[in-house]
Amino acid sequence: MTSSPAHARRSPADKFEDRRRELADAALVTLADLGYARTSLRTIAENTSFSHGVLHYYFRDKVELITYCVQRYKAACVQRYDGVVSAADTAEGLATACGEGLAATLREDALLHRLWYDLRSQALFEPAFRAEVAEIDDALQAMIWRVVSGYAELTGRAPTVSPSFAYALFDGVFGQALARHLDGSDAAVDDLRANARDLLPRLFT
Amino acid sequence: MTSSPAHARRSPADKFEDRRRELADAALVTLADLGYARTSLRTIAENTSFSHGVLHYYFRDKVELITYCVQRYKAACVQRYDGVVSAADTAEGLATACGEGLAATLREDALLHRLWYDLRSQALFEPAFRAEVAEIDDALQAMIWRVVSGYAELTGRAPTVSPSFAYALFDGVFGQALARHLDGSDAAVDDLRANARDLLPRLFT
DNA sequence: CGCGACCCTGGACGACTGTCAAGGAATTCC
DNA sequence: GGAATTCCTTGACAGTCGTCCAGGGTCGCG
Repeated sequence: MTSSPAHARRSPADKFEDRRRELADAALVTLADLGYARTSLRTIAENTSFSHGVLHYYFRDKVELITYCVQRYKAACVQRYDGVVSAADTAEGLATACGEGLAATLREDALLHRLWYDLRSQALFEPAFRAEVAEIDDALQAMIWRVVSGYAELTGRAPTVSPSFAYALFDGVFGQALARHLDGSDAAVDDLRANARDLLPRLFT
Repeated sequence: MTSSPAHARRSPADKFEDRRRELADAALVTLADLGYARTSLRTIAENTSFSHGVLHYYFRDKVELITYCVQRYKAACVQRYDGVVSAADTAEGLATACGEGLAATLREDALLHRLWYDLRSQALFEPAFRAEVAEIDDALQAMIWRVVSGYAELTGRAPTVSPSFAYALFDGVFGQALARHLDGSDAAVDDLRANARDLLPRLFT
């Protein structure tokens, strides 16, 4: 019925999905480089070995492509951070690991985080992105809350903030650090580490 | 020499500047409505009584127009907030006024604040906006710090955070509240009020 | 081998963009 | 009054955009 292969049956149903992933990853590189507003489908295609027409073979339109990209971003980002934090076994160590993890991802994935803030802003205007952005926001909030909960357990004290409040505070600190880091400030990464470490205990007063 | 009237001498040198302001205000309305990426000069002109060509008579290019708009935004925004907060004469009253002021501007100027977050994200990609955005960021940080300083004076205790750290925290809270408010959450404004009131004392532990 | 189904190319489409220049209209000045 | 300056409109320009499609490849199965 549909001319577009929305569901591939042939090979383990994977060849199609694999290429989607490949294209989405290339798109992520381009998007992280230029930002949503300045990235065209042709530019994305230039960063692959294919021509621009192929994008409409694997994705209905630009929105579906970007949506798919964003979902991939989440999977990669959250999971990695949890590993860093789950190893701590003292309150001090957890606070340090928290700051360290944020500082590390800021240093290494700055461009991807920039894209995240860009897309989150776009979602304030473009309802098509709202759902995916909200989903990632929830995942990030849960990620932060795991840290807060772990800290509570190790100190034996209960947090005095809600999960969303805690997330908002960390997000504000991270966003500011990102802006400074991209602006060339060498102190941004270190400040983020210190600020995150400083912030955590304040959620228990 | 120059064909563009960069400096009007004739009438009190104001007719020109007045029209710039008029056009910039109309542009602000359109920008707040559609966001930076989706706003064209023709669309801006449609929200005025003039045709699209006039914009290039009063502004060199799109960047100068947007830059000019953003500067107007700052002037209007910061000044108003300071009035709300300067009236408080007790620590409790200041914390309440702080939350109240933020909640009020969230409710009344949500679209303008959305534009601010949009442009700040764009500045992460487009260096042309960096200077103006940084300037506004500094003004907002100073605005927050005036509240913190006032609170310190009224309580007789010294803040335990830096100005930029304090701003980052408030900014995170406000940004989250804005997103929820625009998403239709009725509790967003009240939560912002409560969260801001809650946050202030935490900067002194 | 031959025939489908799948994959990809490259060009074309109409719409939209920022920019600019030519010229008409309005205003101001002498 | 006329002339000069300022203001604004209109139409065009060279691009770019997302989208679509006709047509070649390419691959695997019968």
